[in-house]
Amino acid sequence: MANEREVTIYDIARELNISATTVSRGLQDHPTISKKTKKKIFELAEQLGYRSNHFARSLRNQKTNTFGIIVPRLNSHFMSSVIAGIENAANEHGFSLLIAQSSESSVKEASSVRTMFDSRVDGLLVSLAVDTTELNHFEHFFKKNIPVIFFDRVMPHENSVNILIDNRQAAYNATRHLIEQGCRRIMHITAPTLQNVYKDRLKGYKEALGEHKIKFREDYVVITNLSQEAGAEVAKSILKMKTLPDGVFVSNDSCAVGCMLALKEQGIRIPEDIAFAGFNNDPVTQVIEPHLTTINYSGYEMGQVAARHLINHVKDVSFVSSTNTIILRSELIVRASSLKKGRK
Amino acid sequence: MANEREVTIYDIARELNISATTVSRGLQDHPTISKKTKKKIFELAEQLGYRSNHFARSLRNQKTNTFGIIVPRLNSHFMSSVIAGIENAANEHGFSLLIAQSSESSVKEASSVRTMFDSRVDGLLVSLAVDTTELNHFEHFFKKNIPVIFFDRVMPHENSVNILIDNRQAAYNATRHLIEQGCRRIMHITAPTLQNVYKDRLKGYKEALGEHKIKFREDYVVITNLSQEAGAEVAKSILKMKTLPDGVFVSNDSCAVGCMLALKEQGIRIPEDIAFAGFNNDPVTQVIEPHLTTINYSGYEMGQVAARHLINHVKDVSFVSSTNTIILRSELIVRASSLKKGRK
DNA sequence: ATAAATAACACAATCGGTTGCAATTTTAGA
DNA sequence: TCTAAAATTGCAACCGATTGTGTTATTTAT
Repeated sequence: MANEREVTIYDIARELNISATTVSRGLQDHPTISKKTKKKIFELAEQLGYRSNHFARSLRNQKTNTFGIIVPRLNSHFMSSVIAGIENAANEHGFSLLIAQSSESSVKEASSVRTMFDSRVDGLLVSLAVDTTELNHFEHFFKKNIPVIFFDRVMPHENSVNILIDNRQAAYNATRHLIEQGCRRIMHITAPTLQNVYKDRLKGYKEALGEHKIKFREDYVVITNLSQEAGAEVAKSILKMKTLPDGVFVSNDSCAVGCMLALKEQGIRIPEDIAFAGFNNDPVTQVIEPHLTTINYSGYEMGQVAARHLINHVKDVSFVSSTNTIILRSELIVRASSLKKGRK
Repeated sequence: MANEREVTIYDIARELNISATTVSRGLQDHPTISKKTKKKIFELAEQLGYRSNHFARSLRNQKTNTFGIIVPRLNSHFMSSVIAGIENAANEHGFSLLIAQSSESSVKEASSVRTMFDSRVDGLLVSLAVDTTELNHFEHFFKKNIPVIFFDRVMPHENSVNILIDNRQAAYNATRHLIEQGCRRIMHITAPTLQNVYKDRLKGYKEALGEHKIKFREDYVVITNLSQEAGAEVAKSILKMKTLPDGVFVSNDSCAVGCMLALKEQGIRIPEDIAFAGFNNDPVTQVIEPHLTTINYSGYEMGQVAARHLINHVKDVSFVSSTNTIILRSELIVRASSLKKGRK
C-alpha cells in the first residue's frame, strides 16, 4: 500500500554512473551530451517510469507553464465554451489550466486570485464577477508584471488587455431590429449595470430608442440575475402591467427563454403580442418556439483568442504589445421570435 | 517594466533579523513561535506583499493540494455542472483544480494524464473518452497509489473508485415507461457501447423489451455521437423507414431534441406518432415542445460526491475505503413528450 | 610529437519553503 | 542567586531539477 518513491533524475544518474547534470541535459536533448548517453538515459527513464517533476522545474525556472482562469460560473453554455476554447489553444502550446469560479462573488474572486498567484501561474484569464467594481485584488499580478487578460466581463486597466465584443453596438442592433419590426414599447431585461457588458447594452438600447424618438422609460428596464427562473418572474410582472410591452430585449438567452415560456403559458403570442430578442446564441434559442432572435458571438473563439494572446505575451519576452482592447465580431441573428412583419 | 523580484521568507527574515525558519513557522502559526514575533512577521509579510510559493512548498511537502480533472469535453451542460460541483467541494477544502479535456480521444486523454502526473496532482477525477478501452495510461497513478476516481463514464479497476448512476435501471425505466404508454416499435439512439454508460443503457433497454415480449431489433439501435446534429441526421433516416417507430429512447437530451425538431418540421406529431424519452435532464428538455421525458441525475452532485470522496482519501492517511463503486440516485421524469395516454 | 581545439561530462549553487534537532534565551522555583 | 524547566529561535539538510563554469578526455592541426 505504501506509495512508491518518486523516481528522480538522481535515480537514473546513479544507475548509469553519470551525474544528474548529464541526465537533466540528456532529457532536454542538450547538444553537448553524446547520442549514446542520451539513448541510455531515455531508455532507463522509460523503464523506471520517470516523469519530470513539474514543481521542481517550475521552482528552478521561475515559470510554471500554467495559466489561471477565473470565471463567474463554470456551468453556463457560454463560459464552458470559452474554457473549451482556452483549453484548446493552451494545450497546443503545452500550457496547463488552473480553473476556479467566483460564483459571481467578488470576495471569492479575490480569494481565487490569491490562490492563482500562490501557484505562480504565468498568466491569468478572467471574466469578472457581477459585483466586482475595482481591480485592487489583482495588484499582486500587476506589480509583478504577470499578464492578466480580461474577457467578456472586463474592466479597463493600463496593465491588462480586454477582449470583448461591442456590446453597445450589438444591443443597438437588436433594439433597432425590434423597432423596425414595429415595436414601440420595448422592455430591457438585464443584470446590474456595474459591469461593462450590461452597461453598454443598456446604452445601445437607449441609443436605438432615442434615434427613433421613442421615449426611454425607467420602468421598462428590469434588473435581474438573468437566470431562466428570473425570466419567469419578470413574465409575471409583465402580465400585471396595464399596457403590455410589445417587445423585449433580454441580455441573455436563457432568461429570455424563461420569460417566453411563462408568457406563452398565459396565452401571450410571440412575436405577435410581444417580440423577443436575446443575447449569446445559446443552443436553446433554436429549440424554443418560436426560435429566438439573438446576438451571436463565439465563446470558443473568444477563449482561443484570449489564450493565444496570453501565450504570445508569455513566450516572447520581447513581445511588447500596445494592444489594450480586442473587439471580436458579433452579429444579430434574426429568428421568428421577433418577426412581426412576417418572414423575410 | 522589469518584473519585481519574488518576495520570499528570506526577505522577511533579513528585515526582521530572524531566521527563515522562524518566519516559516510564524506564517504557519506554529506554537513554538512567540506571539510578538508572529505579529511582526505577519505585518511585514502583508506590507511586502509576500505570498507563499506553492511550488516550493509542494516540492518539499510532496503534496500539491491540487486535483486533476479530465473530461471528454468541457462544454456540455452535464460536464460543466459536474465541474462546478467539484470546484465547489474542492474549494471548500483548499484544493485547486487542474482541468483538461480529452475531446473524446483516448490519445489526448493519455497525454493529459501524463501532464497531470507531471504536475503531481494529489488525485485525479476522470470521465473517460468515448473510445477509451483500457486503463494502461493510468499506470503511473496506480503504481504510486495516487487516487483516481472515475465518474459517469467509468471502467472498473481494483485501485480506483467509480461514481455513477445505475444506467441499466434508468434505461429500463425509461423504456418500460414508453412501453406502458403503448409503444411497441421503440428505437434506441445511443453512442458506441464501449463505454459502460451506453452498454448498460442498451442492456436496460433490451431488458424492458424482453420483459414485455417485444422482440429486439438490431436495426432499431442507432449508434451516433449524440450531438444535436446527429439527432437531426437520425430523424432523416427515421423518415425513410417503411413503418415508423412509435417511440424513441435517446441516450442524451440534446440529441433527442435535435431529432424531435427535425421530425416535427416534417409534420410528425410528438408524442402521438412517436414518443420520446431522453437522458440527463438538460435544461433544454423543458424548452422543447412537447417537454422531454428524461432521466434526471445531478451532475453538480456527482461532482461534489466525487470531490469529497477524493478529499477524504487524500486528507486522511488512514482512510482505507473498501468502497469500489458509488451509485447515485437517478429518476425518470415524465413529461409530455412521452404521454400518449393523456396527462395523468 | 606537441600544442590547441573540441567534445563530453561533473561540481556546486540555486529556486523557496519545511523540519528534526541543537542552541539559546527566558521564566520559574528553591 | 543559582539551576532546572520551558519557551524561543536557528542551523543545516532536504525536496527535484537546472545551469554557469570548470575539468578531463579525445581530436585535430601543425
